Parts: sequence; structure tokens; C-alpha cells
Amino acid sequence: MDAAERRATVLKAVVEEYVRTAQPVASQTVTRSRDLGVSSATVRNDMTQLERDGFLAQPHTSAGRIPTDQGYRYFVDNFTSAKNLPVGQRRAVADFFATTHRELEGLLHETSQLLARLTSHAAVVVGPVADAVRVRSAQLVALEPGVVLAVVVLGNGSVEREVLRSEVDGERLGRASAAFDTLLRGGTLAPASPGPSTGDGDVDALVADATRVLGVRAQHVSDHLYVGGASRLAADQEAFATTATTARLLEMLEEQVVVVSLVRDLLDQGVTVSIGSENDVDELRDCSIVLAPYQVDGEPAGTVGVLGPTRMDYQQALAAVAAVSQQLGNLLLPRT
Amino acid sequence: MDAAERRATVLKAVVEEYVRTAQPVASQTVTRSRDLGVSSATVRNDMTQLERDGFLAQPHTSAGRIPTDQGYRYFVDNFTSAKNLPVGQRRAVADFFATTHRELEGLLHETSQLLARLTSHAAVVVGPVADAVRVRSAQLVALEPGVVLAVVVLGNGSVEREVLRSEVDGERLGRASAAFDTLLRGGTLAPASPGPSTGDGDVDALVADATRVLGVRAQHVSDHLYVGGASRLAADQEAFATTATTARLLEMLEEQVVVVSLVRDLLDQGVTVSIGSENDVDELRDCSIVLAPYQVDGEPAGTVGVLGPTRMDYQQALAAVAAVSQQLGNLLLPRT
DNA sequence: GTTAGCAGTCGGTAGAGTGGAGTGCTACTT
DNA sequence: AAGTAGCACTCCACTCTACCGACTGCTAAC
Repeated sequence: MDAAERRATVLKAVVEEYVRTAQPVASQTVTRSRDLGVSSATVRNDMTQLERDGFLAQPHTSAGRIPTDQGYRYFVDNFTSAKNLPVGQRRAVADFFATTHRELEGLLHETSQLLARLTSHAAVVVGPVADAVRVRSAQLVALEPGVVLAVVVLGNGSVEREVLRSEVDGERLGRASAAFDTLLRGGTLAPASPGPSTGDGDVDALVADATRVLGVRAQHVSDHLYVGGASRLAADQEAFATTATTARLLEMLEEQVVVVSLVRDLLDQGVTVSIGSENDVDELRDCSIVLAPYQVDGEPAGTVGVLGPTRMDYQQALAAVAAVSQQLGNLLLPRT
Repeated sequence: MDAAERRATVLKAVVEEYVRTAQPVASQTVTRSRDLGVSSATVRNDMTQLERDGFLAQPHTSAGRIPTDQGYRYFVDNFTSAKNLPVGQRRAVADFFATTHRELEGLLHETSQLLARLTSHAAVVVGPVADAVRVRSAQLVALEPGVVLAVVVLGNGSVEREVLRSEVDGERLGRASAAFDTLLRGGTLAPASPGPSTGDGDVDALVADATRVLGVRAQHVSDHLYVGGASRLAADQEAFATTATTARLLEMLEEQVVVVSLVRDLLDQGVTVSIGSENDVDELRDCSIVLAPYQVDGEPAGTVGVLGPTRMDYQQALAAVAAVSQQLGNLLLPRT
């Protein structure tokens, strides 16, 4: 083992040890727990070098070292493999997806909680992009006089519906329903052009109304953020500077919009780890995010992720999001 | 003003002052801020009496007084009137309900956030009891071959729907739909008895299937807890002993079941204030809850509430939940 | 019943002292 | 040149002490 290689091993040891104990890691701690075949003095020399290179930092002169964000980055890039989850957890994931029978919203919510349980951190799930999902069927149904229900079934099995008012009924409603179906089927919820006129003003108005309302709704649903295990943020709090930090994080999760757009940006990048200051968002300066998109029908549809302190077990988080995203994608496959 | 009356005034002053400053209240503070016409020594005497009676407590010998739970109770029972919100907030509430156009789930969620903003505490909203709401229309609609959508419109305007598999279609589906409608219309989502046989096994099976699935779903939706402003719990944290307390609270809110059943129990009691140790739930020992049920069609349907530290502005919280619950009830009125 | 005055209590803070963990450097070894 | 032993040095964390100030509780006077 040459010097550079050993330094990398020391870095690895420091990260692992610090993640485990949350204490600055001393040179002796490394020599005791790992068998490097060198003395603590040598490790100290390596550490000063690693500090010069920006991978480690010292809280104060006479303390051990803790990893910098850059140190975590090196660790994640070089020492985390796509290992599997421990069997116990793998079983838990499989069981969850085998037994759950909720509608889409409920499923996503529970998935976020599953991920939070697995990792002991907060977890987020972003719903499938509804307007990128094919419309499989669109109908207008009379519920009672003057009230019409617009129903759209999407490729991922979810159903969007909206109640409308219209005096159109009977045979004319049938024609409206057909026009509505023609307009949307096979496309997205937000068609580019209005449908051709049917020659019946009321019918055209109804179809336009239904399309408009559902187009708006589509965004609401797909942009929804499901947060599981938010309480873990409070538990992780020791890692954060103040309680105000925790509060701001919770607030941001509740706001949804910041996180959703952040997660969306990384949708097509595969499994992503964003560490501390790598995050553009200020609130996330002390956090790391591990994201994995899930695919429906071969297309990236949404994302699952873990949000925790930078001092996080990345190996385990990566394995968990990978497993969950894959199974979630499978479950959302268009039911044929 | 006789002695007893003055003691009550002192208690009132201590509560108000402590709510404002979060500091133990000294006898001098009371004489300075209120015009009682007596000296601080007299107030001190009153305070020792109030302490003997269990309304006040001393963190330590040479500190001011803070209210006990019993002190808050007396305050709430005797000094909070059903005052209105300040105009600014009243406008905010009115605006919110005038402009919001979300589906039921979204509305309830945003309502919880509104209430959190108004009070600066965490807020909860429990959805209307779906199975106590009349079914206004029930249908089975063919979406495509082999796939049937069961749709139920409820009195509060919300729509429950579920996708089912069935090979029944065409004219037979029409009969199934009629039977389904007959079974549910005017009643609840969970009918006591199965419908009469139509003489067609497949049709009967489909109707039974739809009824069963929607009956289950009804509970899910209605028992859902919408939490707004959970981040305020972290901000309120100074009031709580440890960060672990905050974590446990957040966890409980996420669990939902505890809070929902707790809130359900108080559904028909009108506006309720539950203070600290009055709560049976251990996690809520340091919290107070202010709840107001909202009525749909004259019937109590669900509840809105505020969850904060016992050191809370009860007057303001009461006004806020009252205003929000009333407006929410109005908005959920069956649309005719 | 109320008040002024005063002694007494206790939390919070600042400063000094100490132990110990851990580093950085230097001189030595291989 | 790379590694190691040894040691001086640094700095945190903890404890102890002293002291100030806020507030009460009591007593005696009104």
C-alpha cells in the first residue's frame, strides 16, 4: 500500500468512525480500530496532509479530525458501492410493497414513511409527473341533473376527477364525452390545442371547461411532496446548529415548492448525493440529500430521497433509496 | 374590588405577562404594568395565596411566579371571551376561503396551514366524517374493457372513486350501476346490508366489490389528519424540555391515529381547550390544544385545532379556531 | 388589610484552576 | 525517504468560587 492509498484509507476510516460516533476522530482511534500497520504518528502526518487538501478539518487545535463536505464527497465517490440492503430491511421493503393497497396519494405517503424508517432520517417522495403520463381514458359522466363528473384515467393507474356544472345531458353529454376522450386519450392532461368544434356551443364549453380544470389539477397532484419521518429532523438535531435550523428545515419541507423543484432538477441524473454546501439552498447547508428517481414504463417519473445531516450513513441510505425507488416504480407500472 | 377579586386579577395579569414574555412574573412587574392600586407587597401576599391554591408556581424560591395548568384553566374559563379576531386576521381568513379552489384534501391541508399562520402554532384539521355524510349519487362507469370505475359523490361535494376489474359491461353494467346507486344513495358509504340480488352473479359480485372497497376507503379519507405548521413546534421548543420532546410530538402527529381519536372524542363538545396535564396522552403533557368542531349541514363533521405550548395566547387561539371552523363549515355545505 | 423595609435565597455569570485528550514537531531509526 | 517514538504544547471541558442582582417572605408599622 503506497502513501496515497493509505491516506485514502485513513479518510475512509475517519468518515466511518465519525458517522458512527459523532466525535472528532483521533489518530489513535484510527490505528486502534483499523489494522493499517503504521503508527498513530504516521496517521497524524496523513491527517495533516488530508487537512491541507481540504478533506478533513479540526474543530480546534487539539482535537481529532472531522470530514469536510469535500471529504464526504470523496468518500461517497470512492468508497460506496451499490451494496444491497441487509436482508432484514430488504424483507421489510418487499413486504411493504407486496401488502400495501392504497390509492396513489396514500401509497406515496406511506412510501415516504417506509424510507424514513429504513434510514432513520427524514424521507421525501415526489409524485409521478402526471402530465407526462399518458391518458388512457377520459369521460364525462352525469351524476345528477346539472352536475357532470369529468374522469381521466392515467397510464400509471391513478384517476383524476373533477366535478363540473353543466346543463348538458343525455345524448348531448354522450357526444361531449366522446369529444373529451378524443381530445385527451393517448396524450397528456394538458393538450396543446383545443379540440375541434362539435357545432354545439354548450358541449364545446363543457369539454373546454373539463380540460382546463383537470390540466390545473394535474400540476397540483404531481408537484405534491410527501414527507415521511419529519420527526427525525428534530432527533438529528444535535447535528444542526440551533433549533432554528430545524424549524427552517421543517418549514421548507412544508412549503414544498423549493424541495420539489430541487428534486425535479435532478430527476434524470440517476442516483444522486448532494452534500452540505453542494446544495444551493441555504437551509440545506448542513444537510445531505440522497435521491433516486423511480421509473414507470422505462421513463423517469418521480423521485424518492432521504434528507439527513451530512454525518449520515451514505452506504445505507443509497441502498435504501435504490431498493425503494425500484420497487415503487414496479408497483406503479401501468396496469394492463 | 374585594380581596378575592383582586387575586383573580393578579392571576390574570400573571398569565398574560408570562404568555407575553416567557419569564417568571415578579410582583413588581404586575404592579408596574397594571394599575391595581396596591403595592407589590400586597401582590406578593396574593401570589402566595394563589400558589397555595395551586394556580401559580415558583420555578425556585427567589423567582417570580408562573401559572400552573390549573392557573391556565381558571384563566381560560374566566377571562377568555369569544372575542373576534383582529380585523387584519379576519380579512385573511375571509380572503382565504373566498379564493381557494382546491379539492377536498387540498382544501383541508391548506386550512391547517392557514390556522398555523394565524396562531403561530401547529394546527390540525380532521376531515369530515365521510361515512356520516350522505351519498348523493353512486355510479359504475366503464373506462375500458375489463375496467370499471366506481364513483360516489358525497353530500359535502367530495368524490370517492375506485378502479375495479370486472368483465361486466354494456347493458349489464347499467343494471349494476343502478343497483349500486340504489344501495348507497341517501345512505352512508358503509351500508348495513348487502343489496338484493339482481339474479346476475357477476353483477352482484361487482356491486359487492365496489361497496366493500369504497367502504374501506371512506375510513382512510375521513380519518386523515392534516397538519399545518409543524415547524412551529420546533420554534416553540424553548417551551419544551428537550429536543426529544419535540421529536416525539412530531412523531405523534405523523402517526395520526392518536390525535385523530383524541380529536374525535371531543367532536360534539363544541369549542374545547385542553391544557397540559389535562391531556391523557403523555406526549401532550406540556402542550395545550384548542379545538373547534365545524358543522356541515348542522351536523358536527370534523374538527380544526391548534396545538401549542401551555404558554399560549388562548384568547387569540380561540378566536382563530372559531373563525376558521365556521368558515370551513360554510364552504363544505352541500352544493345544491 | 395594606405597606415599607430588610434579610434571605437562589440562579446566572465570570474567572481561575485542573485534567486529559490530541496534536505537531523534532530527533532518531530503518 | 518513510516511518516512529517521545515530548512539549494547545485547548476544551469541567469544577470551584465569588459575586451580583432579582425576587421573595417576613416583620413591624400604619
